[in-house]
Amino acid sequence: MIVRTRFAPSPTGPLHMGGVRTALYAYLFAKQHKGQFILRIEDTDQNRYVPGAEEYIIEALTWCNIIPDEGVSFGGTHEPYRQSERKSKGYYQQYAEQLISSGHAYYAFDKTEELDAARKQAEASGNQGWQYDSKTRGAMQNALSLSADDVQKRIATNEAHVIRLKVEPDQHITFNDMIRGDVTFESNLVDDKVLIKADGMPTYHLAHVVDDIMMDITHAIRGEEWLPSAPAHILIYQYLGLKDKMPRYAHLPLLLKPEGNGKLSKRDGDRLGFPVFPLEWKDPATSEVSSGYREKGYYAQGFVNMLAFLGWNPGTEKEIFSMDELIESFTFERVHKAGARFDPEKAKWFNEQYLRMENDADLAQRFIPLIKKQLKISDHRSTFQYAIAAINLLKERVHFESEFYEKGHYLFEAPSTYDEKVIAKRWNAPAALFLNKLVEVYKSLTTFDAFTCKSSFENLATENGIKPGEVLPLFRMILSGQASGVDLFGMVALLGKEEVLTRINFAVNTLPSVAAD
RNA sequence: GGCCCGUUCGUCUAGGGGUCUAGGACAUCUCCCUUUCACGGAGGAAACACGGGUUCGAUUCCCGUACGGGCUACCA
Repeated sequence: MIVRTRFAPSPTGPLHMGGVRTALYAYLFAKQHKGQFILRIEDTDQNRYVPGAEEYIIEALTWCNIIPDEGVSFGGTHEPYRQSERKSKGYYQQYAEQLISSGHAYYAFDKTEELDAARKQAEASGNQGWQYDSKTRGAMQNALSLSADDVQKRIATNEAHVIRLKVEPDQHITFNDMIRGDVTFESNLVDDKVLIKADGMPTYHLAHVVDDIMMDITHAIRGEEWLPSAPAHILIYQYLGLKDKMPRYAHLPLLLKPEGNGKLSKRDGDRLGFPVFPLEWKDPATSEVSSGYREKGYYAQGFVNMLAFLGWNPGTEKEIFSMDELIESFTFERVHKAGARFDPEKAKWFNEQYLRMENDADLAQRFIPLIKKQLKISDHRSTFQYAIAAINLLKERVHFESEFYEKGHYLFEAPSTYDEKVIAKRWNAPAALFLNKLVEVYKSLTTFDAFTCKSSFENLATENGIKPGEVLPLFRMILSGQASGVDLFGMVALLGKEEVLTRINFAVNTLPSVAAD
């Protein structure tokens, strides 16, 4: 048997990180078994269709390197992969009619208002759980309660109607979930689900079953929100006489808010300041922009690694996994059953780990254009040599590549302001005198490396009866404008003699004068 | 309300009858390194929801309660 899994999102908006995780697990499982991963677009709800969402889904999966073997925009032997197109081919209608002729489905003519009224009425009499089922369908307008003639007439006159699944009462429905084991439901609690809507489109329930059958899907991996309707899906396979074609199901635990109650939603990201979506998304209707991991500077591999660990772990202490390693290690048995609260801090940590693993040359290559753009410089400071040295000084102090500039801009441009606290505490006559002498000493140096600069600095301080610690913070501040930052003499060596002397002289001349005692 | 699924440090989780003085990671705290900050190193604080069973023994199995989550549409 060839393992075939699918990811089947609805194009109703951007794919959120929970969806990406579902796709990831389906992908990992398929790849581990040398099988195929399919992308199917479930666009059966015309009211909720959002332009651009489909493209977004494809781009997001591609960014994450979760590449479908078949699917919308990827082609394949089971085309088409868009349900609206499959509907046009009559696939769903065909299966629905099979269910009708075998007595497992029926036409129903109830109007929305009539259904609402039935619910309201039940509620008024203290019954909260009204559903369309074997107990109530006799009182509704359908092929089981109406005469055959009446039904024929209504259909002939194009009266709006749906097709419902006829669920047999008093049965146990058990299936084995890959994560939860055996799960049992009572058929009395399953309603007569609509299979084909009044607009002729299939509902999710029918459509996914038909497509999974036709696409030879062996394992259906989806979110836990589908668990309550799973018995209806099993019944459809059973009534179709196709139980042997039924995939194994895995219902994934949900991603929960970092704080408070409930599942992770778009609003949490806005409120707590982290992305909920892999890619930035601009709502076409409102023009509202939601941030994305990619645009925030996260590495795709780090994002995927973090996502994989939200609800799954390999049982060892290893946490950094490449996609290939995930493919090798992933199992549904090790997926945790409870919902996982998302922690943005850990997401940052994963990114930091991946940043450390990047090689300096690649980082420098990407850093140079940014420097040129930000500072409009093209001298030695924008060379590969210089960038790589700067990266060396900065690498272990940042979480994201974007921080190289934020935290190291003074390696490329002289400071325009100075830290007031350092001035107040360290700027005095002896310090000014020391700096003037330091300029002379540095001027005479023939080698200007970190070690030489450091030892001559210390020697000069000692000769003048100053503890190096008293002037070091000032020196740093003069060079960078800041009280803290990269290794001081590493910075001195990188800046070079000329720039260091310029910056000292500038400071000595512009800082408020301090009279010598 | 009903149904289903869950419940180990603040968070993600390991462990599934005795090896548990409950392990790791993130976050947090202390110390070391560093005359800065970070990195790194060492250490600390921090959890088996509760109540009944079963058992010689329960964090682990069963039942109940509590709590959390999901579903309860002609949405997926």
